[in-house]
Amino acid sequence: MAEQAQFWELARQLSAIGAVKRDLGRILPADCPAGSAAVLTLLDRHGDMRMGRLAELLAVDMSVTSRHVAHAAARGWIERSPDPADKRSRILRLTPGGLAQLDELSRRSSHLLAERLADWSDDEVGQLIRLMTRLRASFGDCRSAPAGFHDPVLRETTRTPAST
Amino acid sequence: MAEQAQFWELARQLSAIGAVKRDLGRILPADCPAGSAAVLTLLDRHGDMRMGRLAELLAVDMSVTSRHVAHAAARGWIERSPDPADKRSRILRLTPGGLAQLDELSRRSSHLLAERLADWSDDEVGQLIRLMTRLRASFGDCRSAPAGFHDPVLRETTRTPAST
DNA sequence: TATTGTTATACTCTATAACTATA
DNA sequence: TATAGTTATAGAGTATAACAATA
Repeated sequence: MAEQAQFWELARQLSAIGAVKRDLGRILPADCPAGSAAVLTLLDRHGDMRMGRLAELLAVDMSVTSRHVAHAAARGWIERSPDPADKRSRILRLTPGGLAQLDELSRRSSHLLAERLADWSDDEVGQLIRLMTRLRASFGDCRSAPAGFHDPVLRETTRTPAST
Repeated sequence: MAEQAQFWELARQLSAIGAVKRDLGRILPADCPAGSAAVLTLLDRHGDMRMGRLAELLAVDMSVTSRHVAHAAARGWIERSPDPADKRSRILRLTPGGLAQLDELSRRSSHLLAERLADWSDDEVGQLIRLMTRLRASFGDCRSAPAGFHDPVLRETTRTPAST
């Protein structure tokens, strides 16, 4: 168990990390705010799902999820098909357009981080990813990921660049 | 230099960490939003300063800083004295009331984190703090901290608990 | 003319509550 | 009656731009 002062320091780091998030947010396409990006990312990683499940993964209220989804759907990035098993629900699915948008997001984010973290080793970045993943998990975040989330590099999607 | 896929993964972790920040935000006193808390924290850590300097440290526009400061000042947590050297400026200073508020914030944050991160070792928390600090620094964050920020435990303020 | 700070306005993200449709 | 999802409303955080006072 860590000390109190360390927890306070961690709390401040979490608060201050907002600056980095804002920098990342600034490079997003004008019509794709962070909320939409998160929706696309989770649909890509976890596959088709219903609103409720997506809200869980996003860790926000379903009303918020509904707005983000509506935004993405309006731009053709995702489709909402009626759930045959429950007519109250809708199944969300990433479209080819959504996948393309995701590629663009990945490209921009990776580019900015590669630039800013040029002097970081592969291992250091991996360490940070691992600790942040665990931090989220420790906060009752069952939304972390499906299987194999510790090795994102192993995943093979359009987001995995062909080469460096 | 890390791989592209790793940067994309890091970007997603940064996006998802918002859930943890929201949890921390929920335990704040009703009249002390995160913006005010950040102001108090920085004044405590860096000492008296002007608006411009605080805006730099917060990494937000000065208009935003002005609002947060006004909120804190209205509650007596900080004082704005005229700068004798430049009549356009105001010197911000933490009041005893602000210090007390900061103690309460520290107490609540530490308590929540201690609860959630009960199975983390002192070293793991330290690692995360170190990597997050460096991440902010890599993003041109000269606002990181003054001296000794790698050893927050060594600082002796009211925020450093007397014991565990 | 440039800079410090404040205020007005607008946009994003979030939560709560009221509502519809279905289970 | 309970649940899935939507919409209305409100609050916090942020940025841009217009403005005031001073340098």
